[in-house]
Amino acid sequence: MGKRSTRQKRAIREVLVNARGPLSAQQIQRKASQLCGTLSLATVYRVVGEGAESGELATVRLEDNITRYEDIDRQHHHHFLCEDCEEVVDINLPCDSLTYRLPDGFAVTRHEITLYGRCAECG
Amino acid sequence: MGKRSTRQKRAIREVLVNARGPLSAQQIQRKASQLCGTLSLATVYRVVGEGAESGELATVRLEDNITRYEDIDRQHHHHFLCEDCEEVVDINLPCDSLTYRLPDGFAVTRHEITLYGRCAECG
DNA sequence: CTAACTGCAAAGCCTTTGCATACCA
DNA sequence: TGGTATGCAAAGGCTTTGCAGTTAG
Repeated sequence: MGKRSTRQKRAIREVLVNARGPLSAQQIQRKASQLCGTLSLATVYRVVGEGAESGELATVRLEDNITRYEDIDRQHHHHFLCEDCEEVVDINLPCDSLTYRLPDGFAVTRHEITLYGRCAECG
Repeated sequence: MGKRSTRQKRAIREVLVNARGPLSAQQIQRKASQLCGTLSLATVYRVVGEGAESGELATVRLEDNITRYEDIDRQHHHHFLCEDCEEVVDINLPCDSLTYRLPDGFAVTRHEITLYGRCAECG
């Protein structure tokens, strides 16, 4: 995530490592600025952009058109989006049973499974 | 999809009914304007917006941050996004075997499965 | 010291909206 | 004719970028 270690980068990393699911740039800014003082949205975007390019972070885009970012260093998992509070949490589900029939010539490199519903807090 | 039948609406509907997968507003504009002459992007957004609200159309958002729209009148299916040409096609795959373990209190209303890879044309 | 990093503000996409005009019924 | 629909252009929200000042090493 860049060459130098700064307050801002350390805070962003800290927030992402401890998240229970992928976070939006705004969420990252709010949480990380509590740890490091000033932190602009532009910096958040630059840092997560680098992280995504270098493969340290994954970008997650669900149906609400907000880009979220998460630490790549966790096992394969999927996402649950609460349609009430818009929080996303990681879900472990077995997907090896996921069989599909594709048109000829189609090759799959990866997949995403997303569940939509209501989380515990929103009842 | 609104109260009056117009050239533009008929063209948009025609394009969506014949699509092999969800289409972006720009794709809809390009294809539909070949059928009906002038057609502004604003009109496309308004028409598909109404269609989505009334339940005639579904909106699909995958990882490339482009909103796509498709006719709701087809059986439950999933999507394949070609990472080369960015086309999306519908895929039928059995998802009844999709079992998951959620945290307590979480309720799922629907799910999305998206496959990423390369389509036949892009090899 | 100096290259990398940050914040601010401006600019870029996609999408939405206000308003005057066009057009279906 | 009257209200709906359209096109244009401006505005909005998220994201990116240029630039000048700041800072890690």
